[in-house]
Amino acid sequence: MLKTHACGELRLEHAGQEVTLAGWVHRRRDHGALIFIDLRDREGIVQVVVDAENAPEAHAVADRARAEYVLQVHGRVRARPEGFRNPNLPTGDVEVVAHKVTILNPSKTPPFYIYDDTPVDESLRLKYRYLDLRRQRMQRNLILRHHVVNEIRQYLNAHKFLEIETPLLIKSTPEGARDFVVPSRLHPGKFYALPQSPQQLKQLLMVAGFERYYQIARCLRDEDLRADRQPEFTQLDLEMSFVEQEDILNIIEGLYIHLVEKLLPHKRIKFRPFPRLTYEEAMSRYGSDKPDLRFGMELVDLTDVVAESKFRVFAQTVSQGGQVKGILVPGAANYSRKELEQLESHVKPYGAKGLLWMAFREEGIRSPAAKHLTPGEVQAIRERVQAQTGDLLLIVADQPDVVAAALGNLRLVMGDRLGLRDPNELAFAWVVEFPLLEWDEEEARWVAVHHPFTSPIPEDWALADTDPGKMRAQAYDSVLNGWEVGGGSIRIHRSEEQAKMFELLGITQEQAQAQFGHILEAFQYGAPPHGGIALGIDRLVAIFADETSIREVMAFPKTTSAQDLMLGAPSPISEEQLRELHLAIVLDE
RNA sequence: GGGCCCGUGGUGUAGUUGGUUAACAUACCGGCCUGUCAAGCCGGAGAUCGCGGGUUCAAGUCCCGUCGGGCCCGCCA
Repeated sequence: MLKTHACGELRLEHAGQEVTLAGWVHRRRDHGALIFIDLRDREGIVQVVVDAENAPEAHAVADRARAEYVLQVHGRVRARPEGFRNPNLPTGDVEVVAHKVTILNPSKTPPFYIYDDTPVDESLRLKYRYLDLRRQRMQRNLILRHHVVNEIRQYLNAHKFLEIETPLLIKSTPEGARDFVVPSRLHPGKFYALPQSPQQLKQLLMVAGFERYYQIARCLRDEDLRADRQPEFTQLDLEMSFVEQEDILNIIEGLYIHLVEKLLPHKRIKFRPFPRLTYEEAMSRYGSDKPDLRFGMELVDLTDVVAESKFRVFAQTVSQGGQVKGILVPGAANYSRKELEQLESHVKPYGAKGLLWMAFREEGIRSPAAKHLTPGEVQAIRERVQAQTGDLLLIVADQPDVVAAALGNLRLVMGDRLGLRDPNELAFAWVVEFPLLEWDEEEARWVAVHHPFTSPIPEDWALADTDPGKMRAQAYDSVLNGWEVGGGSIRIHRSEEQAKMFELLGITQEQAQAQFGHILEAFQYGAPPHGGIALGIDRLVAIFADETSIREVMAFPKTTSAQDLMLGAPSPISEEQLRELHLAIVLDE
């Protein structure tokens, strides 16, 4: 080894020891005959002192060193004199007096600062990702990620799970996200698909009798990107046999608690046990199937209160089967007209035609709707939302899905604005009883809300022929601070039920055979009852690391246009490669 | 497919209603300096304002297009 100690590990107890260090020049302070170098490695930073009088050769080398040079330093650890200690540095009680300094490798001046985390244009960070990763923020995040994955393995191994790998080159299926596809050289005109998740394979592992499986699995989906969505991402994928929904939720709840207790002592779990909301409840109370439960400000239904109102906005909405709902923002009654108008921009993208407000001020109630409402209606609204003087009511009147999306989003914006979303609070929750199916207007057929292997709640099979939209799934989402961090279900394990499901989805027997024949057949050989879940590791770690984008917890993420700015991917391939793969490029006009 | 925001020395920013040599901090280079830890002091070099076109006597500033980055809608079983 080129080093005997890590820079960051040196403490008073090492005083007097001869050490060899190796690392990067973090900062350098040149006093002429005396040079201080903050030497950095993975474990941290320690101050190296090079003195021209006692170590002239070392001093000459240190004089040439610049930021990010790679140095090896031989020296003696010394307790810093009283008054020269640095309380801001874990190693600040000591320093290393160098007697020999070697430049292992020089460095060009980096394109941005390594030594602090001040913001830098993200495209530049991504182009020089290997330098960005040297910075404290990314080091901290990727180290945390390692520990999270490690603790997941520890926990699941202790609970008798087996880690089993599944292939990346699999078969394209029509349901779900757009597949990434890999051309086959040996089979002209045929393609593999990269997995959107190992869903079918893990179910087949259950048929195979492994009973408890997990995998830290890479998943790939060719869809547009977001702060919380990358074309490739990592899931903790897990499946269990002979279980019911309750068993899965309990295992995962235990896993989350394990992770937080082991790794996040500064964070608090808000609710234990985790609350469970039905999908319907989540949508009506929070306008979201992934509610942030760190704060209240719930949606309040005013539809019945204003049903008889002469106010056109309300009357029209109600007569068209719409809803009138609001959120009460405490202490916001003094918002200016301009501020209130700006809030509209948070509901418009979701299709809301406008945002009504009602401010309960000292001097009375202010609202653009006031002159259209009777005093009795205003009073009834006030009572329904239990407004105090100083509160602001924000109202959306529209179709239920628009009201939910608009107010659900506005609630988060107001929660942020009032500082109600404490990053040190973890509000884990379960959302259960998702609908099984949802009507797709474009395709004019029912599609699976979760996926086509999800089992309905048994008694809801009765609705299959009469009202499939009402069927509830044995599906559950894991929700944390307003993010969906996981989802799973109890699966169908009987081939006749699976066939029935395909029928509901408008998939013919021939199609089902062609696309899912392997799983239908497998289910005829004693498939055990089973179910599972997948957790988004990137999202989970992002929340744990107080980041708002999963790019900050991935080593080499892609831009929102799905490019890798460091590698320059995607890129063209050679004529030769195309020929081998039997491919021809046809560009759009 | 659509909406919004951003692009000025290496980096981060400023740049009024369009008006002379584009400012500041930091980094970089040189000099001085033995106790700094955001070291300090002195000096220097460095941007034609993402790119293209247009309006104008005059464009970093206004308009159109385009490229790149970000946020969102659609999409994401």
